[in-house]
Amino acid sequence: MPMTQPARDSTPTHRYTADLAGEIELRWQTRWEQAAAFRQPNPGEPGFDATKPRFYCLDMFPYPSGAGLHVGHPEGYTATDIISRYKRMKGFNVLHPMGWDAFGLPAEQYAIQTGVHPAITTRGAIDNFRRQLKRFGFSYDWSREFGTIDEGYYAWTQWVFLRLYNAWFDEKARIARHIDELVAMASRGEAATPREWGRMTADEQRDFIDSRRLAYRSEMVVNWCPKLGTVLANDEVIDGRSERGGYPVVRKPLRQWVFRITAYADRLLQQLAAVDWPESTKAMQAEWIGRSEGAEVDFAIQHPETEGGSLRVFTTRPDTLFGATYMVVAPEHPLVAAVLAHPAPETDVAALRAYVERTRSRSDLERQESKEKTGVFTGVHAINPGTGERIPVWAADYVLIGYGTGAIMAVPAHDERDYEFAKAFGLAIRDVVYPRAVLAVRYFARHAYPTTDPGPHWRDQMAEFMTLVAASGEKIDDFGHWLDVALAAPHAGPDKKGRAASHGAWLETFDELGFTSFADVRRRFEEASYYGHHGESYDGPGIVANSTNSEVSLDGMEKADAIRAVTDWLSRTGRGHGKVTFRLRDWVFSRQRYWGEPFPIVYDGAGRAYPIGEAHLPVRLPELADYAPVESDDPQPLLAKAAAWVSTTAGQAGVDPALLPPDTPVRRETNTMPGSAGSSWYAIRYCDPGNSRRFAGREAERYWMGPSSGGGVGGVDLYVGGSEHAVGHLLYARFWQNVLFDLGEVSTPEPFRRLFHQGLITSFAYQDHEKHLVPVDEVDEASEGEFVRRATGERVTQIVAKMSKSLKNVVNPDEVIAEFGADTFRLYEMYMGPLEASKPWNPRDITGLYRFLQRAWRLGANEETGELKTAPQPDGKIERLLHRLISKVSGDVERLSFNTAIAGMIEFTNACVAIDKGSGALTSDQLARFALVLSPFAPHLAEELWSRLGRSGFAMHQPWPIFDGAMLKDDTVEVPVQVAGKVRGRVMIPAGADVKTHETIALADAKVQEFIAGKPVKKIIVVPGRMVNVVV
RNA sequence: GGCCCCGUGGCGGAACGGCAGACGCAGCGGACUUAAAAUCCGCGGCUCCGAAAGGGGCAUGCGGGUUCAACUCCCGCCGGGGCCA
Repeated sequence: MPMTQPARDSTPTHRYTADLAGEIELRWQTRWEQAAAFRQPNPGEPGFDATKPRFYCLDMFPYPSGAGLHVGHPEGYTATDIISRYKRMKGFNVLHPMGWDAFGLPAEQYAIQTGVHPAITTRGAIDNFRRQLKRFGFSYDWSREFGTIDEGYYAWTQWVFLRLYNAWFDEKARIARHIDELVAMASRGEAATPREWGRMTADEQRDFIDSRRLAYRSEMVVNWCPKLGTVLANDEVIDGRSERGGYPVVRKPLRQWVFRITAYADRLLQQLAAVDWPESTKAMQAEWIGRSEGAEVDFAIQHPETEGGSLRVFTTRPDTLFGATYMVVAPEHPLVAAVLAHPAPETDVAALRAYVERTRSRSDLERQESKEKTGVFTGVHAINPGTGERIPVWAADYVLIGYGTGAIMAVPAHDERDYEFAKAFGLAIRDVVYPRAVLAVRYFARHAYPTTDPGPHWRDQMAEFMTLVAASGEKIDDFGHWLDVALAAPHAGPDKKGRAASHGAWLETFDELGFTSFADVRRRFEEASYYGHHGESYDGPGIVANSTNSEVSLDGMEKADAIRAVTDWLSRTGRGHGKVTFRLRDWVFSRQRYWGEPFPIVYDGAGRAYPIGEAHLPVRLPELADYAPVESDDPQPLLAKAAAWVSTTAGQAGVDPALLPPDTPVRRETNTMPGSAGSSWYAIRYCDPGNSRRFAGREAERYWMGPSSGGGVGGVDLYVGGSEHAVGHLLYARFWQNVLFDLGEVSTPEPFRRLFHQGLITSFAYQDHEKHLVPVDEVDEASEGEFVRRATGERVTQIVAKMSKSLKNVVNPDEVIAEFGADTFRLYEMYMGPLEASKPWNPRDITGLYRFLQRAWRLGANEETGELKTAPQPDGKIERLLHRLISKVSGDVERLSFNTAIAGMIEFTNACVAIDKGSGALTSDQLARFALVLSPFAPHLAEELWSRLGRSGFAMHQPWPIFDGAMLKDDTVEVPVQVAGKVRGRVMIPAGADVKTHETIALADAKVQEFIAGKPVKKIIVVPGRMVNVVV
């Protein structure tokens, strides 16, 4: 950090130094706090002004780590603070809260090492975070603060869980309903129950109901991390390793609490259209949800021992059904087990068993990364319903059990992975789709020489034919005509002018394809083995071929038509049906760790789950002697260690006596909820965080998050946070919000109307010639832009990298504030570049903003005496500039362009400095308005100026200054004049002049005339006030 | 491999299709000072002509295109990043 502090004795006593900034900042922070200046009352509370519009401005709340804030946190927080302060001044009721995402692994890992209870660690970290945030002067309504670990909060997190537990998804109405409605419908015979409701036993009825809940228990293949001793969600696993810690993750079936988020897949996808989010984030969610249309097809299999006698696959390309020459099942597929139990004559039991064993030890990652194709023939055959052919069924690990039905029909001619597999194992490859050009080649092969010898010039004739076809747009109907033309042409080769190049290119192509003998070409199409010889599969657009049986023909159809036709045929004949599938999986919600919300669930002796009554929430965590997970392949939840807590009675736990007699012995659920539980609904709680009767009061929720009176979508008006939450948190929160909306608990289906991602703040780092990273504290700057490793003197290059402990390039905001003050820090982060851009932290640049605030301070204060400095008379030019500044900053803040807003303020102060002859450039009134414009950005300095001007109240509570549109325009404007698109002169033109005046003045200019140089003027383009372009 | 985003001075960056490089940093020159710091004034893409004042040409990763006019829109490359395979 460069020493910017000048020597003490030479500094004017009242200069805006870090010391003075600190003094000012602490003074106003104290006064704001004493006056509860940031408090925003709710509807119905004293001081609430119902005439104002609302603005709900939310930051993604932080996980309070022991390391404290890093400089990335305040970036988004400063942005939302500026917006919030600006909106308040513009007359909005602003909800701007802060809290803590405080359950989670790091505190628990720390507890394992030290034995300190995670609550103690976490509370300490929260206190530190709060202190740091307050030091920035962020205008959070701290009366609304809460952490996800607060009993008053997680009681309601558990309550939301119970709402989902007591709900089911009505596929017809496409909404969630209370589970009682399902029971009522079932008893009326309106639900698809396995048997008549009245004839089902109580247990059967419960099984049915439990299977339909939005929160249900299921044996899921999960991401099990043995090292962390817990299960992880898909978005917590990166490249086969845990996001936290980087430990290996394996797939494992486990009984888990799961949310039926897949029921909402379509809605979550469609509703993206209604929210104002970055397109890239919408795209990521859409891809994560992964809707794909296709068909489920049943293939009859010849294996008497197998139930049903068919193998079901899902395919997005049912149009290629006739090209399915083999099938593949995942090694975990039930068919494999069935075959091992009852081998078919051709089954190599030993090989198959060995293969299954081998796959089990490999992670999904290894299976997907591996280029080598492996697999074993099961010995079983299936019947392709299109061709009626017998095709082999293989077991191979390139098919995953967790995806689709865990089985595929393999169409090697039109799928890359199937192609490679078929090539590796010598399986048949059969063409069923050709692009038009290939179709033309086939036409030639079939029709050119039906009876005669092709003769020596067949390749030239075929090239000529292809040239003609290509030129005609490859219309299939014309093939016959062009064939006649091509065969009639002289055999001497390409002689047609202009077509020679095309003709030659075709000959080259034929060489590449190995078309050396006509008989060979013809045979390839007769055998439908064009792609088998081609070396790669084809999945582009084309026309279906070789796909006809006695009942249906797809030949000649385009993809979409073929899909429709084959799906119709499959449904009609009971062999399959159209189906929409999603990549999105149900949300596994159980964790086997300690530091999370306990489930409000107990089990009876038979293992049946019962909800704990809402009046008995929260279910609190038990104390534990130690927090070490049981590292094992057989997951053991940590709470199981608390034996006394686990074993209780239904009455003690608070189960409704109507469900279970109070003295029934029960065991508590020992899993805990994941970190994404508390963050999935916190936006709602901020509306009414103190409410102990409801998760949020209806009126408060409707006011802050309901649809606007104009009928727009509801939700948080501006939500700012990192893009790394694009598919995790942001999708989960949308799901909970949708369910709560369906159940009538909230007034809007989408939680975040507008979303914005701040960019990552990176840092400089260094690497040596071998591209190894070198920690920052081992590097010196030898000269301008030259860096060397101190220990060795070796040259290193400066690069930009993510801040990390190992690189020692993490910047601590406390130190920056100590050196420059919080206002300078805020301005620096906002001035670095566009909010959404990722940008490097460069300490050298902070000085510029520090100097700006010093200059702004000097506008109103005499550095030597500390006295107020104001001009007696307004300067006309400055007054205009002030109006421009107000206009610019207003516009820039509205579009979150803070860097340009600050540039405008710097320009304004520079202009003031230029005219200041020592007695001040601004009148008291002008300085007051400038302070108000500055106040969202550098609130402390602005308050100080405001109060020194003798103004009462806080600057932050004043109305935003207004500007006069007339003051934005000058009497005359300088307009550049272009001749032939190049700027050749500038002319002064009266404001608002018409086109004719522009032309006249421009043409009168001597420089312009010089460049026209007597050439005739063809046209003059005038953009009034902006540009004149003379075309010659 | 597919989709999306980004390439502008030494650096961070600015620019409704209309004066490329606002503003800041670093740098250079000057004023003030015994001196330095701070402050204030000024210069600043490359290149050519000119003693200078000036002026010309070339410049927004590369190559095409649309347009009176392209950093901005379209097509194709190259490089970097993200997401999905």
